[in-house]
Amino acid sequence: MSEIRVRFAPSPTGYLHVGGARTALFNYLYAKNTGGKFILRIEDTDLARSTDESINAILRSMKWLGLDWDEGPEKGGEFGPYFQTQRLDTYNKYAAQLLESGHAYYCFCSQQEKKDDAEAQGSKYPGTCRAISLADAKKRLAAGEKAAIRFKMPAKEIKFKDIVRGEVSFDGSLFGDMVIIRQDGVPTYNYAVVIDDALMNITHVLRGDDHISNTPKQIAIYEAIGFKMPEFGHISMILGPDGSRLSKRHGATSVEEYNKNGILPEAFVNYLALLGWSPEGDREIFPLEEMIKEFSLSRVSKSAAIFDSTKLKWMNGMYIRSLSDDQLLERVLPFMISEGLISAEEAETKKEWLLKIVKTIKNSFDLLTEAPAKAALFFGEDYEIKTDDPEVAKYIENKEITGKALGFIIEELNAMPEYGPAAVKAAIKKAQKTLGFSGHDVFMPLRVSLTGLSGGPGVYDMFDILGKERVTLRLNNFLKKYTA
RNA sequence: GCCCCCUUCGUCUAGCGGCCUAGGACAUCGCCCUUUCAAGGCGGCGGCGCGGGUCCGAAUCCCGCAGGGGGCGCCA
Repeated sequence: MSEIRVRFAPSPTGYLHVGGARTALFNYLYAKNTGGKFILRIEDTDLARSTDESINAILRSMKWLGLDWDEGPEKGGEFGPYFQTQRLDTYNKYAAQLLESGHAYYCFCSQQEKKDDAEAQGSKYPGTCRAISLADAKKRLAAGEKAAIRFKMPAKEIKFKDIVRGEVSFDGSLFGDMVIIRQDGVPTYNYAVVIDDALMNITHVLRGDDHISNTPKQIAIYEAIGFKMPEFGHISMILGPDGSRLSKRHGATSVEEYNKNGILPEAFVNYLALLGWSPEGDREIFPLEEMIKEFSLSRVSKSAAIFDSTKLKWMNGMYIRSLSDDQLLERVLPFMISEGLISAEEAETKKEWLLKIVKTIKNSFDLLTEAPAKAALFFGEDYEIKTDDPEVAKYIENKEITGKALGFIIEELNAMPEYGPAAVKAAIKKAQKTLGFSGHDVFMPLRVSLTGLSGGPGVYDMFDILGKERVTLRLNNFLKKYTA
């Protein structure tokens, strides 16, 4: 059995979006699962819209996701080049062959823009230039006329067995003769994709559902040239929350945005994989390595899936919590730096302290971007006292309890020979006993004055991370402001 | 307009003729844990689009309908 070769072939007309990312992922998983090769090819034949910027963005996103390709840009490979604009001679060679064999013809019709023309919808090219002989066409070309090359679509039923959908059939006569080489000599998608897939020995074409009706056209070209046919598998689309095609108005659509929004690539990949594929059993959280082991095309869903950012967020939280404090700090630090909480240099010297912070806030956020706000409490003294929180207000109003509790602890702190968790704990216990207060009535005043919140980090953690000076400062400030 | 595809809780899905009183996950609600908030644990609510068949028996097979999505470019 020959080696399995799959490919992901984005066109660089924008960033890598979630649908493309999932297609790439499924190709990657299939290749790795079968010990095959994953090829990346850039389909840049739309000269007007393709940009280097997009190519870079796509490569960046692929790397971020961890979808390493075996052949393609930056890597090369024996079937290159992997940019379509660098393969023009090849396309021309096969076009000439199709012309000679009578499967294609020159078309001198003027270009019509029928993109937005509602009435033109469904109208296929009538085949006006089919009748022009190759010899006549060559004369006109020699005389300076411009022509595109069209493929003669056979008027027969075209069937194929889709890996995910099963038998699919189309009536070829319903398709018009498509342009395969434009007037400017650049090939069109449906043609170039066949030449490349065939020449790159692609064995399985796994792509988005939106290509399913292109497949019969491509099959016709495979047959006309006599190329070996790959297998086709069409993966359903990803929809927005309202069930329409995922678009900008639904929120982030590019992979890069998810990176910026604090999603971990391993969580994103995990979520994407489960959108349309399910493993045997009930497990939902598993690393790429295990997905590779378990991946199977027979378990890919046929129906479209709605992108649920809430579940993605949950999954991201699961991954955040599975990271060690050290790993999490590494991920979260860039966000803390960009939010101005700390500088990179300062972070170097305060690593132990930062690790404590990370540890205490670890299970209180699901996105890396949420970490700075959670950590802000530990940086600087201008944290907000949430007086509109009823629990907070309660202890501000109850000046007696709050005043006594805080006053007691301040005195204890001043008298404390050695500040530390054990001493702090003893002081709090002593406060309860001496004042005759419930635990709640000692903890809440401390919590409210130290954090300004009714929830949040543990009081002991606050004492530990803030240190004696800052704790004393916060307690005194609070007393002065609210119980004087 | 024509063609193709899809259809199980709000969402992602398991199910491939009897193991289904339809299972899991997110969300939601409740309880437990707890100095608080989370996290975590436990539990509740909630679904086979509709109509015909086939069969002793259908979420599962067939047909029709409806709804949704995609395509019909010298875009990919």
